[in-house]
Amino acid sequence: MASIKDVAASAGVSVATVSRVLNGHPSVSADARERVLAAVAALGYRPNAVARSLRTDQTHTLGLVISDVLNPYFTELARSVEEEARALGYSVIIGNADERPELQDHHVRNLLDRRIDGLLVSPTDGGSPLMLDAARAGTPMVFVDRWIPGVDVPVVRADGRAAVRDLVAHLYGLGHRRLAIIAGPAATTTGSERVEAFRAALAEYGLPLPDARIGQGDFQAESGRRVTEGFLDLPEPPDVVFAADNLMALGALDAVRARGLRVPDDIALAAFDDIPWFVHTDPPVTAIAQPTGELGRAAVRALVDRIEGRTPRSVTLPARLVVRRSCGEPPTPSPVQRSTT
Amino acid sequence: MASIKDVAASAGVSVATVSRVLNGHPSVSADARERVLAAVAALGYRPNAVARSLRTDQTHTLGLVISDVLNPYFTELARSVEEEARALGYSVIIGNADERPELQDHHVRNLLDRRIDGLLVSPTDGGSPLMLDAARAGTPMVFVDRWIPGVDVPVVRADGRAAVRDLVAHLYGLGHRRLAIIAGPAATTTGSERVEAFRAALAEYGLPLPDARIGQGDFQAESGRRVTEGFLDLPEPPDVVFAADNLMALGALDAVRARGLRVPDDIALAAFDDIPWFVHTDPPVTAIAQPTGELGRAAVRALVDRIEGRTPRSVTLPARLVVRRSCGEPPTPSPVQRSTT
DNA sequence: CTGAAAGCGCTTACAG
DNA sequence: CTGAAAGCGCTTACAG
Repeated sequence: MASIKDVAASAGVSVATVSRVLNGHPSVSADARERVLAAVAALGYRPNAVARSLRTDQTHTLGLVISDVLNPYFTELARSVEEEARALGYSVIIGNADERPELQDHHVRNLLDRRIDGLLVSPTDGGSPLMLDAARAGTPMVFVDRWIPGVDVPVVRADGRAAVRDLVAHLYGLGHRRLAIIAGPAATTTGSERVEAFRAALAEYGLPLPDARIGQGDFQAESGRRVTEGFLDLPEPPDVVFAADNLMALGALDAVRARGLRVPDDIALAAFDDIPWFVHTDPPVTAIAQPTGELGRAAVRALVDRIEGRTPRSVTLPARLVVRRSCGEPPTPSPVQRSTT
Repeated sequence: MASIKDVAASAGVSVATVSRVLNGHPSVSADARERVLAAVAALGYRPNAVARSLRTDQTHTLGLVISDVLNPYFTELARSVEEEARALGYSVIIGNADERPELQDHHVRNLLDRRIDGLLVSPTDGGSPLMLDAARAGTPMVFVDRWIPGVDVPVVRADGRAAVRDLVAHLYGLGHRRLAIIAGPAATTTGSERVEAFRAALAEYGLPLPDARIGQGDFQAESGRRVTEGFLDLPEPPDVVFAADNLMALGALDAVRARGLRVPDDIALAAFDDIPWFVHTDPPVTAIAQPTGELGRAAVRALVDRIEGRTPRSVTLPARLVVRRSCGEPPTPSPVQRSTT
């Protein structure tokens, strides 16, 4: 592969001049510029980004560590992150932690070794020493979706409390009284916050949330299935299961179906995170929708602000309830927002 | 961030010695090794992968250019690619082309500039000059899923012909005679091959495939919706719509639902590519399943073979029909494979 | 076993 | 406007 030396030789100038025309530096004669450009074209020369990065100490690359690429929510987040990053002149390298802390650490280490300019992370756990050290050491970092309390890093996330309250109001209105939740790992903020929001909303209606109706999941489908089976085995099974993410809702659907039961007739279902497929499931699933694309873009902007020396801001955006048929009677026009998809 | 010089100074040895212990070179005294390791730990030193790459001319990185990350098929492919690559000591950088040739070129160029060791691509089109040049120039490359005829690059893909034949047999057995297909872009192999396989299978049953029943889609949901609306407007609408990928099937489902029609009673539906959600749609969708994980792993192995000087092999794996309820009466035990999910 | 030195491909003060 | 030179952080023959 041709190097800058080859271009310089072919154009009859020094490598410094080649570098200058490539970087749009003003002080180059029109003549030199022309010869360099001709040589570049003739040789099909492309600058070596590795060498450039070593020299400039910038990679123009962002690392994104997410908990699970197979989760459509994170896939969409990753896509919006890449789009915004590209618009701002950055590439992104995605690390998929698969909800496994050690894999998360693997990716963080790999990304750091590659000297990415900044790190976007949706932590799978409470934060490994590696990640905390990186944050302390001043690696530009932004948390997105999930975050780690007590770490001085901007957070871009959705606040689902109002939407959870709307959901509980909807469920209560439908006559449901025994509500259950499939929670995510307590070590994640989204794992604990959603349970707390649910508990607080139930309290407003004087409804209990006994431990037996809090199932411990791990944000993966299989755990949704397992927890739902447990609920179904209860002497008094719940009227409704609220899954803290879309994959656990999928698992819950599997479990209900495996028993030959029907949603919502035998048991109602709602999910945190809305995805296109929820419109087409049997029945369509009532869900809490996050402004996913906006979160991804805001997170990139915050990170790039930090990288380029501006002051990054934390951002919290509201989630909203999308009523479909999985909790009972078809939605009727009401203050509660309906699906338009 | 500490560099190798800092470690050398702190350990009282030369940078050469530090480099040797870091790379497991045998000729280092136990004493030196110990002092270096201690210094590394004390300083929290991590080798700069950028510098190492520049020097060794290897990045231990694979590029993966896929057509659409939001498509669960490609998401799963990307995941298996990353897993196998990691097992073999490589990282992967994903470029999402979004079915747009110019975006595909952007990513190929970016990846090449970063001097990735090899490129895995599922081309969105017939191949831009950039990609063809890279292949000709000897960039280690492997096509996965889709490929470009006439280019000397190994191909790892699924052969869906037998499964399409099984599908048509299934449809014919159910009494369907007017079959239609939503095709992908003719510029992609999967776009044209699936139509050809469908046409050939219909021919075996003496069924026609008039142009009016070949809708031109682009593998995205919106095109599936549009094409299906066209089919529904036909004087004689088809009995069955076969979508050449899962997203267009989603669009078709939308279109059918928007008309107040029902699947399979009013019109049957089948899709190429099986995804977990198809078990839960209303009705569950009959689909052709590719061995996605195996394809991703085989593609990585072929590419790494090529990179490391071994001879890569093309691989073709069979796809299989998974019968569900979207084409009519529930499946009964038969030679045709049933879903076990 | 160990170190001095060259060199990977760039960029950028510095001098002219 | 231009070039020679230093240097980014490594690795690796080469010599000892």
